[in-house]
Amino acid sequence: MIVRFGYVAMSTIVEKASPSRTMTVTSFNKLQDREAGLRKLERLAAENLHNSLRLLKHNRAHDIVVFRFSSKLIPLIGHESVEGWNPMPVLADDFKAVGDYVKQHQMRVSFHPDHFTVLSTPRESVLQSSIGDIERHTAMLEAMGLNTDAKSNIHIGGAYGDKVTASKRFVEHFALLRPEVRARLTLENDDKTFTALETLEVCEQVGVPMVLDIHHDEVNLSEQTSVELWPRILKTWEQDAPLPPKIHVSSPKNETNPRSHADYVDPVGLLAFMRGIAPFTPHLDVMIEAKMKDSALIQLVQDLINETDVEQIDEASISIKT
DNA sequence: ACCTGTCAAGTCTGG
DNA sequence: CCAGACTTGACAGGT
Repeated sequence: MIVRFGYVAMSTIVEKASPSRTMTVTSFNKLQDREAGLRKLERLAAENLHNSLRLLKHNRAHDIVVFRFSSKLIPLIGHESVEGWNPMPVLADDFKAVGDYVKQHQMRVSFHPDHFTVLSTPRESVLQSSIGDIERHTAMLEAMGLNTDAKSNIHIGGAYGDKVTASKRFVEHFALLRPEVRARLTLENDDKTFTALETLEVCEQVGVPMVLDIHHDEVNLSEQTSVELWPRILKTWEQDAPLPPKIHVSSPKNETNPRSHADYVDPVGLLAFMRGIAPFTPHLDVMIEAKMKDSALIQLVQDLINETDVEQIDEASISIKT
């Protein structure tokens, strides 16, 4: 099994390269000249895109081809204070430059709209802002000129006291999305509410790939283990072949905060999972969610190649012998 | 240069 | 009905 590793949004190695510079709503609203404020937001967005491209170049130097963009590339977008503002035309060249680099080096990129995007909600206003958020993430991937291999990953959402009803509502609301938007979504099990099995069942119903988070799975257990579920999870990726299935990995910060992310990734649990699925999984992409970002990625690969059944391919990928 | 309180959004719990 | 926790990088305002 060939395994490629990626990390999220920002680097702990490259300095002064934040992809999520912003402005508070309070300071935006304090400005007497709204248009000047919008131009400032556009400059911040361009800077965030420029820094994202710098990170991709850094990734290339370290053989890292899997990467998640920050969901805060365009500051304040979606907030009522900037209603009517469309920065996409002025940012078109910057988005295209990022997308061109991704395509040139055959990278796999994604977004992860944050937890305010909740399709299981019973509230119409929350649904509308969630759909708007997903639409904007789709628009950014389209502005990069990327095909539907570039996806946004979301969670099912809240349970509202009744998970079965909530997941049914998710399925109904999912059907409201445009087909082009649906084709760019993946669903991930969360750490509190929807387990891997429950998420998988929704994935099968709506026909989207499932991103398995093995840390979430450990703190929010399914009736079956992640390795037992894996054949079904693999099936959800078949429609996107040859795009490899993707998982998330992180380690608990400590015993009192088992759900929080630690600085680095403990290789033990990940190794056990990978060995379990390697015999029937040719390719796997692993997104590392650790505080130390790309440093944690490099450290994890170093830790893994000490194992006798692991071979290093390059700085950010390995193969596991079966 | 460095420190600290605050910050758009949603959900859940507890009062 | 409302406040606080959750969680996290970055701002804003201060020294």
